[in-house]
Amino acid sequence: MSISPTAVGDPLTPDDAAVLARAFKVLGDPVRLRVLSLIAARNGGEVCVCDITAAFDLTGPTISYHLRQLREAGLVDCQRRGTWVYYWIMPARLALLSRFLDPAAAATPVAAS
Amino acid sequence: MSISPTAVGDPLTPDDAAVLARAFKVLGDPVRLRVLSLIAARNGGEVCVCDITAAFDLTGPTISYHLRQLREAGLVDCQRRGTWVYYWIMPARLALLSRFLDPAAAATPVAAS
DNA sequence: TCTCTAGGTTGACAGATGTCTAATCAAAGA
DNA sequence: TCTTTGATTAGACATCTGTCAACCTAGAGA
Repeated sequence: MSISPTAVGDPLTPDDAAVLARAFKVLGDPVRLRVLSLIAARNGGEVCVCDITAAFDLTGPTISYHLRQLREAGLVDCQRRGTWVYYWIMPARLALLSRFLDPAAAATPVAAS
Repeated sequence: MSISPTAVGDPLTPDDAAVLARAFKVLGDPVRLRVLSLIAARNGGEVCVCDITAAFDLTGPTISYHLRQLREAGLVDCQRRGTWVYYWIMPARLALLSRFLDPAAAATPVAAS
């Protein structure tokens, strides 16, 4: 991904805009945002699909559809372990989008993680 | 029915998710992202609609439609001056979205008020 | 092998979205 | 007042999205 970290301070190229817009579009759904925050809020960092599905008044296929959107946007990743599939977030990807929206916040020196 | 809180952070409420998702959805279009960065990149901070329209291979009404989306999401604001209408970005709103995506980046060394 | 369970895929469909043309509104100037 | 220019609104329409029911796949365990 080659998008300038100060993108909001410089005009976006159509190509960069297309890449960024695809990620933001995936974030532009309340169910997906809740799924994302549910995963991010989990202390272990991983959440089983069954736990996600249980948190919503939606069918399994619908949750699966939203998880796929998040996965294909690079916002989450997953791994199968036995019968269960676990999801976790991709912080670097979220940080990239964050810096686009507010380059000034990213100007703070990087502290030890 | 409530989701148990964690040390990492609390999952979004459906209401909060709806508010955030609406803003991200508006950002989820390449034309709108380019419009936003075009305005943000302008040194004076303000851009006339005619300049925005000239930068795209789209009709005036279409640009007007996208500007309205951005305006209603609180991402930009505008003012008419004579025949022309000028747009500027709303940095606080963008910073809010940025902090949601990467709370760590917004953790400035300044003490909270 | 066969069965059971957790997830994912497919196909269908109502509703939302982005784009255009045509019409309308707002301000300036003759 | 009439015309011209800049911008928005209205209506139409093709495409995209989110959701579900039905079906399929992967793994565990008899």
